[in-house]
Order: sequence, then structure tokens, then C-alpha cells
Amino acid sequence: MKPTREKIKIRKIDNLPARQVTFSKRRRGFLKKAAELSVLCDCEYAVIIFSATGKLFQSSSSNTKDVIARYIEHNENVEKLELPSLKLQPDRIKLSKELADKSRILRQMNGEDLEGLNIDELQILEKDIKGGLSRLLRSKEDRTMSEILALEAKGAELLEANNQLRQRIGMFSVANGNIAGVIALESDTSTTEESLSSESGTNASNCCANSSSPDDDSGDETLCLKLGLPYCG
Amino acid sequence: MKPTREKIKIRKIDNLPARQVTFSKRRRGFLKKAAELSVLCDCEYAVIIFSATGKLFQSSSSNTKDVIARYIEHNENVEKLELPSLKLQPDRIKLSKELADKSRILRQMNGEDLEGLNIDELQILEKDIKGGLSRLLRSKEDRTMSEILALEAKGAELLEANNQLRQRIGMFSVANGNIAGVIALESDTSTTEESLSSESGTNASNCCANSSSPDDDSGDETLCLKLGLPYCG
DNA sequence: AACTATTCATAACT
DNA sequence: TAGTTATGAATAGTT
Repeated sequence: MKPTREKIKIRKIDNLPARQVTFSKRRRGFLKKAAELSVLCDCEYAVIIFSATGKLFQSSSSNTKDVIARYIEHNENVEKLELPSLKLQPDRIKLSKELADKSRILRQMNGEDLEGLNIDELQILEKDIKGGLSRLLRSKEDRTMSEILALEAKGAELLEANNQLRQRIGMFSVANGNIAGVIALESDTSTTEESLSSESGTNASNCCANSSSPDDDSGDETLCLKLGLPYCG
Repeated sequence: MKPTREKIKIRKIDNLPARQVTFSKRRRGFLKKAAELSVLCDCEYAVIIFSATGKLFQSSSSNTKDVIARYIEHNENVEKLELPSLKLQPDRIKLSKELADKSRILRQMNGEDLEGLNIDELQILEKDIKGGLSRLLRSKEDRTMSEILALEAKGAELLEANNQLRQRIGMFSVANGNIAGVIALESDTSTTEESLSSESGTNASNCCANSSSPDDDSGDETLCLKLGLPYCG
């Protein structure tokens, strides 16, 4: 069989679904390791993970906030002995740097602040933007397609409802004697009834066909399908 | 050779030195896994481990306290009163939020994480990206154009310099009578001058080419055009 | 600390 | 999303 696996490089996985799958698998393995370490070596641990989308995953040997509390307490003790004045300064600097960096990238993606880049870097930036754009367009297309399908389904539903209404109106008409002449021409009332139901059945199946073939451009029914399409402009 | 390893059961290792060794080995592997997960899947993490002897080991993608702060922010159920020692600095939280926001926008501009956007928002995003791209392309073109102009100017300058050199060499040659024999063979002195200046021109351009672009190996005057082009790699 | 046989984790594929 | 499998990685037991 074909080799099923290659050595990978440790850098951000470009492909989003693949990244999500890997995140799920590795997260599981990772948390398992944590639990094993804790049992084998009799230690206490807490693990906090935020996915790129901000979802929280956590695990701990006992209780995450207890471990956090112990960690903070421990840190405080250490800090009291050492440099109490330099407490949180580096954090904020680092955060600020990260923020500034992302802000700059955003500006550059917006076509601003490009003076500092050489032509190669501009080229890379262009490629990145185009990549993002094409992914976005693909997403949008997917989204639009599924909306169209949903609308078609809805159209089909409405057609079905229309048919039923027509049928009921037809029955009312019969009851009111509007097509009494037709009935008079038939020898058997049960046959009449049958032909009526057969007609409604045919309509219903047309309706379903419309729902599954989007490139239908025939008569008046298809008009109904386009009604209420918010983005067809 | 004798089998060197057996499957182990996940329970506390009785033997203390063995436990310490395993703790050290597995801890290392564990933290490595954490870092890999963070890079591969673009997530934020914090790991806190207390050994049985109370020694602290910690690791995180950025800063353990930041991750803890985010965890506590995220988890509304955690009573902040229980952790009075963790001072949540409002400005830092604000910074974190801004950073998360920009990170999200960057992901979205990269065509990821689009589930939360409706079609109108996708449209806006698309327009933004295209706007940025077109500004970038315009910048790139400007840059390229001005480089070409600069090169042309430089080329013209060099040509002019060459001409002056030719003239001077021609004058020297005539004055020293070094090529009197050649001159005697030629019917027209102006032709002689031309062939001489052509030779000296070649020498001059080779010299300049060597000083600024080392990989130059083509003909004579066209070389000048490449001089001083910083990005022609 | 270093070495390997072995177990374990997991990347690519379905 | 879940399952499979061959390869890569971690590591238990030993030197």
C-alpha cells in the first residue's frame, strides 16, 4: 500500500480543516500524556488550551483553579524573594509588540505602510492576500450555493402547497357545480375522482423535479423559485 | 539482544529514582508536544506542573499569566474572589482583546474562520481585501516604475561618463602616438577613434558592473542598465 | 547521559 | 466525523 505518512515540519498547518483535525487528535494525545504523567509520577498539573477560534479546553489532575491558585501563590512567594518591582512589565511589552505587529500586517494587507517592504516582500504579501481572497471567494460560493439549494427546496414546498390548494379549490368547484357539465359527461363518479387525484399527483412530482435540478428555465413555475432570493443581484 | 522494554501500567511508579527519571523524560516530551500543538494548530496554551516535591514547571505559548487571565475571563463561573492575588489589570485585558480581535480579522482575511459571517459581511470583507490588494499592486507598480526611471537615469549618466572617458582616452592615444601604426593603416581617423572608444567603453562598464552586480557576464553597454538595481536577484 | 527495542502517537487516507 | 494503517516519535529498561 502507499506510504500513509510523512514526517511533518512543525509550523502552522495552512489547510484549515487539516489543522482542525490535527488539533483534535493531538489535543487528545496531549491530554492523555498529561494524565499519564500525573499518575506515573505523582504530580499535579493543569493544562489550559485556547483554540485559534477562542474555544477553551482544559484539564487538570484535580481542579484547574486550585492548580492556578497554587501557581499564583508559588509565583508570589518567588517574586517576594526576588524582583517585586519588575512584576508584569515584560508581559505588557510583549503583548504590545504582538498587537503592534498584527496591526502593521493588517495595514499592509490594506495596502498601507508598504514603504518598509522590498519587492520580494511585496510579492509575498500579494500572494498571501490573493490566497486569502480565493479562499474567501470559495467560501462565499459554497454559501451562496447552499442558499440557492435551500431556496429551491422552499420553492418546491410552496409549489406543493399551491397544488394542494388548487386541488382543494377544484373540489370546492365540483361541489358548487361549476363543472357540472364535465361530471355529466362521465359515466362513473369514481373515475372522475380518480382523474382528479391523478392530476394532483402529477403536479406534485413536477414540483419535486424542480427542487433538484437548478438549471431549470422553463415556464412559469420556475419564477416562483426565484422569489425571495436576497442576493441575486 | 534482550528486549529492552515492556508495556507499562499507568500507575504511580514505586521506585523513587525511576519515578524521577520518568518524570524528567516524560515532562520533556510533554512540553515538546505542547509547543508543537501550539505552532501546528495556532492555539494558545499554558501548562502548569507541580512535582511531588512541590517544584514548579510551567510552559505556555506566550505567557502563563496571560493565558490564566484569559481562562478566568472566559470562565464566568470562576469566582474572582477566590483568587484575590491574581490582579486582572483592565488595560491588559483590553490589550488581549484587541489582539484577539486583530488575530481574528487576520484569519478572516486569510479566508479562514468565516462561519460567523453572513453573506453581507463576506461581501464587505471581500471588498476590503480587494481594496487592499489593488492598493498594494499600485504601490508595487509605482515602485517598479520609479526603479526603472532611476535605472534609466543612471544608465544615461554612465553613458555620458563613458563618452567623456572615450574622448579623453582618444586624446591621450593620439597625443602619445601609441597606435600610430594603426592610425597609419586606417584611412579615416574618426573610424579609429570609434574602435578605440568602443574598447575603452567595454572596460569601463565591466569595471562598474563588478562593483555593484557580481553575477554579470553578458555583453557591453546593456550591462549599464543593470547597475544599481537593488532587487534584481 | 546514551542507547535501542518496543510501545505509542499520529499523518495521510477512506 | 470517525476508522485504518504505516510511519514517526516517545520512551522503558538497560548500559
